[in-house]
Amino acid sequence: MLFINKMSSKPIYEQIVDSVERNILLGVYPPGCALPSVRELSMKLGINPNTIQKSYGELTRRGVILTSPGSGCYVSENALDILKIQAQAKLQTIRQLAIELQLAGVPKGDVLATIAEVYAHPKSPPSHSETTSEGGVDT
Amino acid sequence: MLFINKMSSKPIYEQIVDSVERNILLGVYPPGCALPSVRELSMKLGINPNTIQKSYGELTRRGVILTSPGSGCYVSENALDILKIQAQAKLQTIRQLAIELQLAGVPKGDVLATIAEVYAHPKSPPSHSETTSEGGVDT
Amino acid sequence: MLFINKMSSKPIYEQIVDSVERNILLGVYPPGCALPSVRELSMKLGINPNTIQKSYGELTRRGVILTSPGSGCYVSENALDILKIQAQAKLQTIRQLAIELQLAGVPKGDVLATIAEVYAHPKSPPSHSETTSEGGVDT
Amino acid sequence: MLFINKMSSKPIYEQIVDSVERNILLGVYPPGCALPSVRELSMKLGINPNTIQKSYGELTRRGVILTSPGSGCYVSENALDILKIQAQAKLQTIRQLAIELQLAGVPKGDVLATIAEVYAHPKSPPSHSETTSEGGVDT
DNA sequence: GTGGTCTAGACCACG
DNA sequence: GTGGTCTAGACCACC
Repeated sequence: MLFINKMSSKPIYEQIVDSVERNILLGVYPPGCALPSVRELSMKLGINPNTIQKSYGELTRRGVILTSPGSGCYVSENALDILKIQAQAKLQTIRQLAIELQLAGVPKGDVLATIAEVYAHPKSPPSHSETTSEGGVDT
Repeated sequence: MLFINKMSSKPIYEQIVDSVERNILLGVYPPGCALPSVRELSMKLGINPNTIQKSYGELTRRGVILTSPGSGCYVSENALDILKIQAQAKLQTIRQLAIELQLAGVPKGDVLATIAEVYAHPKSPPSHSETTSEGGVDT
Repeated sequence: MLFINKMSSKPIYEQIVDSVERNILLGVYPPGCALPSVRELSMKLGINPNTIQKSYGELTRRGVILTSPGSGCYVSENALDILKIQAQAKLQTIRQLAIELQLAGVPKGDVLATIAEVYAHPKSPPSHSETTSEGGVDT
Repeated sequence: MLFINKMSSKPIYEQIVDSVERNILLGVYPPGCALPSVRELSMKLGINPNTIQKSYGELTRRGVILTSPGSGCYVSENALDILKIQAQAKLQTIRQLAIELQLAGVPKGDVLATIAEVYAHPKSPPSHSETTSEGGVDT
């Protein structure tokens, strides 16, 4: 279900957050769906329960999931909307990177081609593909 | 010359690296130019000399600057080439972000428009004759 | 495990880097193995944690070890390959020294004999099957 | 006469020492020959006189040159012998490097081939007659 | 507990 | 004056 790389530079709790959000977008975890329990994930991934807890806490803070104590965690009804808003922030990150690329003399066409190439491969349905390629995205 | 934000989550030494690299691309520090000394920058920015030193060490390792102990640090002759190669890595970061945006349902046009908007505002690099594949300029 | 000479002209942090790399080649630290923690080494060697940290940072940059903050540092899977590539650089150092020896009139035979003498004493690497072109062993 | 690289990582005073010693071995500065004055070299190389002075001091300490105050510096009569002894120290450096290469699994043949390749190109022995069959070597 | 960053202050070698 | 190393001690994020 969730793929975590313990050796990545990206913090594990952040990888879990990203994975869950990706699964929600992919429809694997539709709104209302119950997430795996902290204990279950902890064992399955071989990761400290505190780390899982931190991830779920972050997702709760973002409003992506709801925590009902004693019952479990569920994907919130407006999770998809929230995730789309979050995506807008990533657009700003791209914008900042584009500014740096422009400064370095990278041709506009190269950047546009990269974007076009990504969108040429539809990823919306719950199909699988090479998504994680180790990344250094900060903040 | 260099703007640093001590409150940012990005480490100070990394901000300095980025700032210096940006100034090199802007032509503020042309190849062969002497960088401000560790102590000078330290005082001017109100930052510990060790932190500046770490930044200069990283730039040296990247080959962006040459350091000659007892004399100072100088922008290397092929600094611009190295920085352009580094920029290619950022393109891959953009690629990864684009994949996430696509998954979140952000339209391809939004991303392309963001890129185009950035490239519509020329940042005046020092003397690139072959920067944009298409001679696009505003006005 | 690691032997450091505080009085050497070679920086301590560099000695640590070399020692760790040597232990990896010797199989003392096999790929995947966890390195001693920064604080542990610091105490055991009587050296400031910052200095150890600098060494581990360098090893990480070289790709010899992987570091996962909060967890520890681990020998990377392709550490041996990287170290072998680094060794090729040392060959060039030998080449330069040989040029100087030749200029000083040192006979070719003296240099070759020195090399042969070293290779006559196998240092027992972990599991190299293709190490010496000639299966020479002493008796 | 002397080639110095101000941007090298090797200290300038050390480069000067090496250059002078190389010229002595090449016969450019035979025993008894007067070296360029500190002032002259300083101007010709664009280097601080203190740095030249330090180099000459080191050469004097090694017994390679003699300083007669008010008159100048002269290559000592036994300079060649001293340089040959110094070369023996370099052989030990090669030995140490060979040990590291062996540990990294570099084949004995590779090292021997490197030595042989160097000695295959005669670099103009210290004295008399037809030396450089093929010219053009830099360092 | 782990690694990572930063500060303060000291000392050294180089130019 | 320059860069480079080291120590001491502190704080942070992560597991």
